[in-house]
Amino acid sequence: MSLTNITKYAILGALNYMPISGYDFKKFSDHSIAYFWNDNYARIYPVLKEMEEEKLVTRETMQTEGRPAKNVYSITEKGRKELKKWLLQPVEERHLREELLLKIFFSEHVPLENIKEKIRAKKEQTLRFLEEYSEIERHIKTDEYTKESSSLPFWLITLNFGKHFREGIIKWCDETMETLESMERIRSELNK
Amino acid sequence: MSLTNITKYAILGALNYMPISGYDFKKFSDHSIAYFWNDNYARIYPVLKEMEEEKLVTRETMQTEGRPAKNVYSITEKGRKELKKWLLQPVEERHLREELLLKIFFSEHVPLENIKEKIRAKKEQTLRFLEEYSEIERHIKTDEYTKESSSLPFWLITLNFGKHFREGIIKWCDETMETLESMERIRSELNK
DNA sequence: GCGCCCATGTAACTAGTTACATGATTCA
DNA sequence: TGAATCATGTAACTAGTTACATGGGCGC
Repeated sequence: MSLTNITKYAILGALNYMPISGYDFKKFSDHSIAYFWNDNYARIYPVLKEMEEEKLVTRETMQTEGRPAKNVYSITEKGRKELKKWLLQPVEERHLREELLLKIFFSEHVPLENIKEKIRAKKEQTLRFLEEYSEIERHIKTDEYTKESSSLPFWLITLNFGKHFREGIIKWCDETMETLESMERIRSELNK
Repeated sequence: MSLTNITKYAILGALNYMPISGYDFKKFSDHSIAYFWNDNYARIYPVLKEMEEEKLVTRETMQTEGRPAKNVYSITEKGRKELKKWLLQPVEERHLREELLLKIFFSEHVPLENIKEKIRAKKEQTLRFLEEYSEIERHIKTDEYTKESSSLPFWLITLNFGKHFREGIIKWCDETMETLESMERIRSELNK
């Protein structure tokens, strides 16, 4: 897997709509792409600096009264080209990394109740994600700044990914609970 | 999210069954947990060294004729305790990171055919994963060394995760293709 | 003769997280 | 008075990847 500093492209994608600061990008990110791509300041600020050196963006310092100065970045022609090029390229699949599965794999001698507790927690967490996605969907379909956007169909596609992916996990949680319960019954039979 | 060097626990989990070398762990890993937890030599060897320093494992060098020497590691009592403690602890959820979704999110001006191609690739890749899981399932249910293992139910639970999770993605791919096709029809109507 | 397997490891890098530092304003 | 928000950043770390180095044995 070749590494490609994807944070850079997330920032370029946002700057392609309008000039913003690192702080504003974080806010934008938290409210839009965070559920499949999160970033933090410790990564955003250095990457913006690099991007300025690469001439993908230009920086302008804005003074506002009673507030710290803002470094507002704008995308350059070179930046737009780089973004477009990246958007057209195929995506490389990442490895799945699920700590929960690693634990279950080695759980032969773990009390079944402990595993069941983990599955319950996973299901609750997953249901919270699903609720969050519904809330976002409702919001972007009704908010006057987003409902008419020509990007709306693409945003809904990303939300739908979350929906199906999480629903698959819910099904797994339910089936796994059943499996664990029947294992419990078998174990208690053996102990009689 | 607190970081916990999970590779260490993957190795402890394997060593809990029997003493193995770093090279053997990699082979074990590739044939069992790789589909939800992959590791490579550049991580395994240094982690084994750290674990030896922490007295979680002991090392024994084995000479075999005509083969390079092997460093075979065994788990210690301290290692078993540490593994058990980790197994009982709750799991912290990781952030999803899906480059494909990031691209789609910003794809307003990307030709729909390009996006469709990405979805096709995703679906094919996902189907390959599903086939691989079926193959592993068939294998561990029939192989004489695994079919009677008391860990078998747990291995099947991890495989079932992959199944449901990937099936969710297949559904998303199918729905997304339909969405993109209807967007294409609308666009070609507008161009008439 | 070529490539793969066995076996261990290091070097150099990118990615990502947590904690820390600063200092003003606004709101409860 | 204290917490939250605005705004930028660095330091120190852990996690993870790729490329490189070594060298014998085995099968085609």
